[in-house]
Amino acid sequence: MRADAVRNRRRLLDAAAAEFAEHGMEVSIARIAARAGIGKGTVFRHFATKEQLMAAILSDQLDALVARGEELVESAGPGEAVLDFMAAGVRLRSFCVALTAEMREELQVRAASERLAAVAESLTARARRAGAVRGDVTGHDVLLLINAVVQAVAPLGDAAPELWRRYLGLVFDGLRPEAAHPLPVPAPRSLAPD
Amino acid sequence: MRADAVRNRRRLLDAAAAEFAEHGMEVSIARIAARAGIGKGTVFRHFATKEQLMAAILSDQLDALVARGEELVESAGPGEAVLDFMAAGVRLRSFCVALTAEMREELQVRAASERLAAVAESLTARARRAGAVRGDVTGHDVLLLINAVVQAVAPLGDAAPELWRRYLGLVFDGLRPEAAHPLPVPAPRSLAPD
DNA sequence: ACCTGAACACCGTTCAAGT
DNA sequence: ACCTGAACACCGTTCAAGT
Repeated sequence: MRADAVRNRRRLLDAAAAEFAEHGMEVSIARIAARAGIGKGTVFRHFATKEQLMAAILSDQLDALVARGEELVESAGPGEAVLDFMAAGVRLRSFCVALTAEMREELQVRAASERLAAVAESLTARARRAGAVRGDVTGHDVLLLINAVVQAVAPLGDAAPELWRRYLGLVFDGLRPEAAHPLPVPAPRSLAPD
Repeated sequence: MRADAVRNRRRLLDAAAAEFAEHGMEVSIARIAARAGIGKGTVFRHFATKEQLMAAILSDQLDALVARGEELVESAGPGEAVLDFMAAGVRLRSFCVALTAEMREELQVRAASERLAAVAESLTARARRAGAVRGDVTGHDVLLLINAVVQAVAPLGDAAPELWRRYLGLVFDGLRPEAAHPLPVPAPRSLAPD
């Protein structure tokens, strides 16, 4: 790879990450290219499609959550570990974008999702064994509920930046053994729609 | 209003409702106009913008949920009433579209949302008094949690059509008094982002 | 009054022409 | 090799011309 190509790729990724964080994933390629100081055409030389550009950024962030999860597997409280993991997932809002149907078809995102599913299951299994969460809850449940909490507060937007803590608390209370009532449907065996 | 205008409006609303239900809200106006058998321009004569067209359909559906809620206020079990209300909300998936920031600016949707908030609070207050849900839960919480459940299963799409029942069960268990732990943030006083 | 399709501005994506 | 901006197909929206 030529030197200018390496530099442009770096600039592109940085600009795209910043724009996605500031304005969501509907920012135009033109804006990103301008911020990166490159031509629109160059964007498509590095990433065949806008979604693949997003996937590159997203899978990095998902792996950051995987790393956090792996730390927590060795932490003291099994129940608190699950709660902390969920909180980290909610804070990293880009998470829910990854769970979108189209996005998961990008191979990078798919791989990151599988690593995420593995660590989520480790954390949840440990908490189940410790009696910190009910016996019928799985790692997939935990991931989908992170998504649920993110979306619960989405309508309020930036008007209530800490509100997610309320719904994380509420949802987590539903995971505790004390209030457990039988669930009508089993947990999904995979997060992929196929 | 002229006779053909009345007829075209009816056809437009029917076609749009069908297309939105089948293909989500990203269907093109061209498609809707074709299905309705009218020109694209005619769509914008009836509704100034695509969002206003959606708002017309949406507010009707929200009012259907309001009606269901009003029935349930007089039903036997206060706890079951809240659960049934939430289930009705989840089934009517268009609900979460309404909670989107841009959509709520449409006046019709805003009005329907307020009616919805009122009936949700009636149901929740009754369940609180009966001890069927914890004391710190409000009608706004219930509405946001409907949204959460809808979005929790969204990633799986049509692959698991009954999965929402699992997460509604899990979330509702979090509303029960048995597992209640103090929540770190108070409930929102309004669903509007202002 | 109302309908219509051509026209406009904007998007993601492609590609011929440059270095 | 890689970069670039003009060009393309598609969108939501506007509007002059029709009835």
